[in-house]
Amino acid sequence: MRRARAEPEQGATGARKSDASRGQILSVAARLFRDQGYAATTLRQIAAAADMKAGSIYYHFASKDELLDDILDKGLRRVFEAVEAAAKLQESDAGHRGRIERAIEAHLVALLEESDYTSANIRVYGQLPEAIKRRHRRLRQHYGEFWDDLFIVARDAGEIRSDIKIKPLRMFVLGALNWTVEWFDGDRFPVRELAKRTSLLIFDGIERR
Amino acid sequence: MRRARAEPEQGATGARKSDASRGQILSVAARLFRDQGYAATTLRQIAAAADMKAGSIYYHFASKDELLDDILDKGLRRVFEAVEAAAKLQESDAGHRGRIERAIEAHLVALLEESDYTSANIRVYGQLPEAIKRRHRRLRQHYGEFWDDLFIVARDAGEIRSDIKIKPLRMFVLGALNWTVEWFDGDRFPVRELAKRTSLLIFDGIERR
Amino acid sequence: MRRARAEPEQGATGARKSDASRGQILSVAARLFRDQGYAATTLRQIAAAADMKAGSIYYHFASKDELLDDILDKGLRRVFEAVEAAAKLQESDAGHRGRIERAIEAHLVALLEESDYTSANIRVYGQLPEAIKRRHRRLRQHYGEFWDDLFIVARDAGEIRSDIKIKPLRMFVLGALNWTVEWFDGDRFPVRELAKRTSLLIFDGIERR
Amino acid sequence: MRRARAEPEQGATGARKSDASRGQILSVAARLFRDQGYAATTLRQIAAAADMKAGSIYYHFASKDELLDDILDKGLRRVFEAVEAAAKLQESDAGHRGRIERAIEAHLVALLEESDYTSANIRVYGQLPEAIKRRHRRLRQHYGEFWDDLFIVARDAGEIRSDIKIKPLRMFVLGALNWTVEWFDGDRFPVRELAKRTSLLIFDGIERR
DNA sequence: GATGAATGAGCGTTCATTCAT
DNA sequence: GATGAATGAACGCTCATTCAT
Repeated sequence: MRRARAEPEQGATGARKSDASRGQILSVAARLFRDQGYAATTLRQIAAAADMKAGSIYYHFASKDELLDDILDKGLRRVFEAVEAAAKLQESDAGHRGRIERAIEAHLVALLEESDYTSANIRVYGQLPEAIKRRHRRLRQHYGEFWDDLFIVARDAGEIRSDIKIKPLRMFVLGALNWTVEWFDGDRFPVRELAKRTSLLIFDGIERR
Repeated sequence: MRRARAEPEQGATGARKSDASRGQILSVAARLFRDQGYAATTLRQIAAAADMKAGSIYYHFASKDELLDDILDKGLRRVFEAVEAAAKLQESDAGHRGRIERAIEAHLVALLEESDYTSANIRVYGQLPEAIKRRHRRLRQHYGEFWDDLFIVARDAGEIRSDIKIKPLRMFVLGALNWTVEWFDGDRFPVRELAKRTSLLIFDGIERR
Repeated sequence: MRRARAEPEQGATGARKSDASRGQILSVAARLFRDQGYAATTLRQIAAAADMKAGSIYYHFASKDELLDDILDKGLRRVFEAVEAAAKLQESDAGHRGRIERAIEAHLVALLEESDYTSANIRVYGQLPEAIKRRHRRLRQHYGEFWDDLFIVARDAGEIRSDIKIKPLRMFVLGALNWTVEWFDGDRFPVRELAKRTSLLIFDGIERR
Repeated sequence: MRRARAEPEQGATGARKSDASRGQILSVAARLFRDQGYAATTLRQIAAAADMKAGSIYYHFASKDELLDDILDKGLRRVFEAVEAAAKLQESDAGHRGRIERAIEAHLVALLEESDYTSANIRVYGQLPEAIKRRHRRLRQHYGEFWDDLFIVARDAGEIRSDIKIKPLRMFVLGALNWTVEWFDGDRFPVRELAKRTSLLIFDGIERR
């Protein structure tokens, strides 16, 4: 049931004609899945948004499921890479709090600004049938563990509180971040602004001090 | 994956026969909507879970939409009432932080323990078609404003930070709470425990102090 | 499949309680069948019009089919009896034309004024499934033959033209009469007036003389 | 019970592939609507008769209603055009009676021989829900007025009787014609034969002279 | 006599998918 | 690469019918 699309031999340039269409389909599908959910989105809607007919999608993807798989995968990989990169940069400066703040910003930027795949993933994953979820569980787990490491290291360095277990801590932080996708409107103020404020709340709490 | 609590509420007074079926349907439908989403849940699934046939649902509800409407409404009303009640109790003691902590606990208890309607509402609302959302927008807004008031009063009393705007603040808090529905497993530790920890993080932040 | 309703023993008065309901149902059903057709009319519509619930109809009739059968039967019997009676009266006076004119009037009065059963029959019969039609074919044939006799006698007496075959002649006349049910509005002018005019056209034709 | 003529019309010019299917569907649907009525005819019956599956109909028509609309429209347009053409031909010769006789023949030929759409229209229209009827009322009215004009001109020329109002006159004539669809069997004798006899009865009446 | 509640079959319709062109 | 046309399965929903009360 998993795809084994035979990637046709391709020239040295790496640019096949179909790549454009394929990307186009993925892109509009991600947006539609995110906005309406997977089940509520029809291939005809996707095709229309990609300016083609439903049947044509099957030249690029074996099934609606495969489309979803690609989107989920792309979506998670993108935040993951962005967050990893952000956490790697100048590890020293500003200490662990700075590192986590950069990770928070990277996560939010990917989620709210850069990648419809990421927002589709975050919004859609929870209600998917078990069979589909299973295929993406490992990668999700890795991503979670990456954050866990961020927190563990920071806790071991004494920068964040040690009286709460790591997993709930990560869930709390990622939850606060992920929920923004439900309401944040980029037209009102910039994502980086939101990131700064959110970091502040996460680290310092809402209580006046 | 979730508890299957039998609907308790129903006064001893005028209990008609069909009310049981109606309640059954609402109850299993809420669970299914929450777990799979609205579009992915079929009336045949609902009927099967309620131990009847699909057509029978129409004796109690005019359409799938009406079922959803009832569930969304019930779900929001229940948290709302619970949170309102919690915030009203002993307004004085423990100050505004205590009041908000009780509200947080009430919200989490409703969401994760007491009402499948509430969790269905929270999880399903975002991806619903505009036409349906519109019908529930006002009540949602009221609920949001209730939380806003909680924060405004606390801020005016100097108990919570004043350097962040109220709406994003509320979004942050409710986001952190609502996201728990995506992962919290009541079998592992009690909701009230989670509530305490979450309150701690929200008020004091994750930073060691 | 044909009904064998066990008529319960009844008192000497002949008025059972159920007769009222039964009549009520038949009456509103006839009207609905006529206006919307048999297939398009639901038992719930009939029940509502008779001020009861759908299930109650089954106390009086074994099925929707039986209801229809009763209506079709009643409808044809009523015109038949009316036309027979009209043709019998003062056979002598006014000759055969007068006799046929009285039959025409009787047919139209039954169809347009007196019997919803008759109009239901006329309007609905043609599109019924063969199985139902079969059950009423004999009576219809008798009615047709009665008219045939009217024409034969008149033709033999030299009062109507002999250069056209009897069956098409009857079809022409009954067709002209029956079609009135598609448009005649009793509020505009009286049925007897229509009958007179129609007789005139049928006998004398539309050509000026 | 009826001929199953294959739709002939389609210019040699731009014949697309799907037009055949579309025509097939329309054609068999018209026949079924006419024979069983609109409500009693299922899309599965239509599909089976058109040698396809029910869902396929939706590639060509948006709904059962749209199918019906097309058929009603086509049906009336065809008689209308045929009758108009017939009445136009050699206006002079044979006077107004001849003109009307040609119109009668054209109406009967369309109804009984040429167009299943026309017979479907005539037979089905009366019991349709108001909402559907409304959409076709104007065209029907035009057709009625066309006949009215035929009669008015003939009456003004002194060829038909002036002692009856035009609308009832038209109703009488069209009624006599339309009812033939309920019984006429083309296998027994030709439509043109029927047309001649019917014209005779309409103009001269049944009375011997 | 009548009804509340349910059912089974089937309806109009949608949709992912297929495939010849 | 893409599409027109079709299909099979399933969906939301309706309806004649049943039956305990």
